Amino acid sequence: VATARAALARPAKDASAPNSRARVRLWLRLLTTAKLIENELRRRLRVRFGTTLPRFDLMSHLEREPGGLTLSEVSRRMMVSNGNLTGLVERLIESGHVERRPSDTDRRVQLIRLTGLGRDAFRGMARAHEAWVAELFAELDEPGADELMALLARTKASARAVTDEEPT
Amino acid sequence: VATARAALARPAKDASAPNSRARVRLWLRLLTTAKLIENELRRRLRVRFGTTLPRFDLMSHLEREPGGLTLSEVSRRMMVSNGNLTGLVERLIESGHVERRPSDTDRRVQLIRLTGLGRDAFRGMARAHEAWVAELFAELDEPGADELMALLARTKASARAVTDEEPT
DNA sequence: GAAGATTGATCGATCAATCTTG
DNA sequence: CAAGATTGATCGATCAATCTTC
Repeated sequence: VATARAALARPAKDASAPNSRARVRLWLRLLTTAKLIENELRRRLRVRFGTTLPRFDLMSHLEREPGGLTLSEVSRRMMVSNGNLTGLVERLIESGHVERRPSDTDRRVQLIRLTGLGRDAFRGMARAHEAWVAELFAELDEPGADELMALLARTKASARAVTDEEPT
Repeated sequence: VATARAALARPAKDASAPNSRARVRLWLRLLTTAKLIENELRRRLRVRFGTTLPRFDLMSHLEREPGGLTLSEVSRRMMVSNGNLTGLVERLIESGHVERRPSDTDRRVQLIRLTGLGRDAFRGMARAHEAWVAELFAELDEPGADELMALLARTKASARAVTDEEPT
């Protein structure tokens, strides 16, 4: 036990940056904060609307683009795989919230968009969702929110510089 | 299309806070930043170690407690459901990284801990993971990291005040 | 050959129900 | 009756493979 504790207290040897331990703590805090809020929103969407976060997320992207979006574009914006979208869309078509039609100009492409029912359902959920988010962030004041927004932008840019660097 | 755009531009009417739209944007940035980093770590864990983030996450909690943890305690720390843990632990037992034994004092309780193999495997992955995180956050300087850490703590506290308030 | 989409296998996650034990 | 754990049904997510179309 003592040796394990010592190993934890000791700074890492092979890390690429001097305070990589602090970066890991920062990453864990970012992850747990997001997960805490996400779980609560997920729970409320289920309890009050009988829906899920991925469904809501997909509908929110479609609501912004009344002309419709391709599956690939949606999967890129939602940062999930292509195969994931196929099933998710399938279930939303089943429930009548989304419709799918092939593109006129490229027969490989499927365009999806909200139905009238989907739009109405989304608007009601979006109002509640917005209030929930405001409630969850209530203790964060205005300057704090602005600063957090800016720091997350910097973090995202930093991560993107790594994930987008694959050559060829 | 024009009316839909107008609806988006117009500030929400029923929101509980004056700038709840800005809070939603902040929440989406928090979520996408976390997801971006999470997806990259997930990909690297798979490619270089043939493992997954939940497995790594579970092992990291066990590595901090050589005496073992109960399933409930682990599920609380990982912020996932109890039923989820049962399956995850089952697979890690199958691969020889984790062992499970019933508690001596309370026969309802199952204690789990890393095996020697699990500990060795985890140490190697943890070194790589730490370097990856440092790389992903590389463009964030020291004061920025400190400030982000503090703002996330405030955000987490704000959200906890909501999620923990259920009476009775 | 490359891109868009779908399929199938597998894992991770939730919830609701159940079983055992305290 | 509470709490810890497991089970079963279902959804969400990934990857690898395949099919069609460009």
